[in-house]
Amino acid sequence: MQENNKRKNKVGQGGNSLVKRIERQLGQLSRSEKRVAQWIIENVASAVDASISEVAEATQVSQPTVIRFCRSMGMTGFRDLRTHLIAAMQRPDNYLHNDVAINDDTDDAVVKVVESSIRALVDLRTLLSGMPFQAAIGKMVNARQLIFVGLGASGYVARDACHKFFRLGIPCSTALDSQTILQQSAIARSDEVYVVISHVGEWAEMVDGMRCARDRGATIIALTDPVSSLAKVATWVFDCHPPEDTNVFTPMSSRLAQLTLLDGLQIGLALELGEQAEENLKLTKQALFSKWSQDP
Amino acid sequence: MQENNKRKNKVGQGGNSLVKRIERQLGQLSRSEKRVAQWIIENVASAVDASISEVAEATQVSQPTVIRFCRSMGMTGFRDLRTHLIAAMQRPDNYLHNDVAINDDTDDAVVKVVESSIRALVDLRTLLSGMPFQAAIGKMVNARQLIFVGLGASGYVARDACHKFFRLGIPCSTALDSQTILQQSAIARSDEVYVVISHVGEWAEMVDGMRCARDRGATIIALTDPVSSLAKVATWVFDCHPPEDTNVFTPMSSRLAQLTLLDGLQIGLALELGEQAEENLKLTKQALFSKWSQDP
DNA sequence: CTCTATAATGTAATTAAACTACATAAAATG
DNA sequence: CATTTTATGTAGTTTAATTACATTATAGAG
Repeated sequence: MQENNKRKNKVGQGGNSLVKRIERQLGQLSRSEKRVAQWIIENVASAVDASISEVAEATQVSQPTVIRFCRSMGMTGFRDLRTHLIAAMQRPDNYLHNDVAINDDTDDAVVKVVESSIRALVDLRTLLSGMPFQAAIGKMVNARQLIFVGLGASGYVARDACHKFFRLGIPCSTALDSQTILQQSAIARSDEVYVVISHVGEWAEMVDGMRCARDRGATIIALTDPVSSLAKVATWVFDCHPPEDTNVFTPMSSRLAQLTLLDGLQIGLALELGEQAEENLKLTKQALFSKWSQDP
Repeated sequence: MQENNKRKNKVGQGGNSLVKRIERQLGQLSRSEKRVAQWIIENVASAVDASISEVAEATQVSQPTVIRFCRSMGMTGFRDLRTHLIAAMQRPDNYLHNDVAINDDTDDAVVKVVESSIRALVDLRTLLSGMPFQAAIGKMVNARQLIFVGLGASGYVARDACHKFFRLGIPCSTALDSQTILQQSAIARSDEVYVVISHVGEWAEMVDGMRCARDRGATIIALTDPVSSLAKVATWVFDCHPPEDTNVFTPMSSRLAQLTLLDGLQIGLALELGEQAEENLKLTKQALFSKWSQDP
């Protein structure tokens, strides 16, 4: 007999997540319930959106069995289970990476994309401690100009970064093609900082340009693969190794890591610059905000 | 049952994001809906467990009004609201993100930035189920052209998206300033799809342009605040509400959510298009790859 | 290897929740 | 004051969750 005397367990307690709890109890479950448990663990993401009938369908068991599973897990019913699953999904460590497959349906694919992005950032967080933020920011503080460099898709990251940093009140520019990069670096100065974004770090012109700039005394901050030629030329390297995936359907989550890294650099720089940067940030924010918050 | 021991969270006060969002919207709501909003704000904890009839009873309004309130908040329905309430309740508890403070040291600040980015994507994950991916992709499949629209910082997101989608072999273009947007939409066709990125969704020229395009039969897919003017004009809305924080040091993590969402759309579209898109993706990948993997 | 007891599961009916369509009342507009 | 628009409620429909009960499988005793 289970003593489910209407006890509603509150969300948010119980340090370890529901997913882990299910895993732990797997042994005690009957065959059908185990099927449900397994499916939920492997599809936490879809499970939170599913109705009882969908779960029953997916696991090939009857609806009451799904409810029985909920009760076995100590929940009052399916609704309660869903509540706890949603809560569990708020912990990023419950996400795992799954490749998108050619026969995935749209919703599954989208969930996988989002989850792999989350993974990319969670991975980034663990790498953070080894990254030379202090050093890079130290150079930026005194820079006459920041030049953001990126080719192809990385060019968009460079542009985005340029847009972010200029709001601190620092002169910022971009170099987004080989010609511009070569010309820009040919006149590099020792008080300039280049922020170079490149997954692979092997484009000859870019590496040449950066070597030239480096030789002229400029600081090169590279967001790239640490084993690349670009990394060898750079003053400071932030490890943004390219994903080793072969799946065409994998999105470039690594650019999210780059963007976030650059966010970190920008915020760090803002703090270092102090009041003046804060003021500039405020002003640029207001410039937009006042536009549509004043007149109704 | 101990409500919430140890932690410093005060659920029910403005600790959680959805509550803040409701508060922000209070003005736009009708009298009855406002009653619902008020009650939820004051009883978040009971609200997560409540059924529609209980809410209706407690606030002395009819059940449809409760649903209407959910819709006004940009949710698909009551179930969706509950999902978000549960998720939002988790926010202050675990994975807590403190805003970057003026006296933070660099490393702390960077960690906070990364965590807030993760947070943004986890939030996105929660929102996913209510988003019209199927519908949007359905329109895109048959589109003659995709036009990505964004002003300011959102322009970079639009550019990035354009770069992603064109690799599927679909004609893609961008409209990144008011003039271009107005001109482009003036010649909009019913077989064109506009993908519009805007946090606030209130820039007059953009909204006007999109209304015009809509009137001419084009499909408008908007990544914006669901309560915005832009959302009202759009054919399909993907909820990308702006962050409700006022801290100048907070980076725009929400653009990561937009980028990821667009990744999802692109992958979804690729799957829908099938072999041909897959082939195009492969070819564009190889075009870059062969460059530095052939000659050493 | 049967028979019985018990556990596991499913079927079908029941209840309750969420939502829709339409009607009416209130407010705003000309 | 008529007319349109907006807000709200009533009643019905659909879907989800749950219960009661029937059936099947499994294990142990003879």
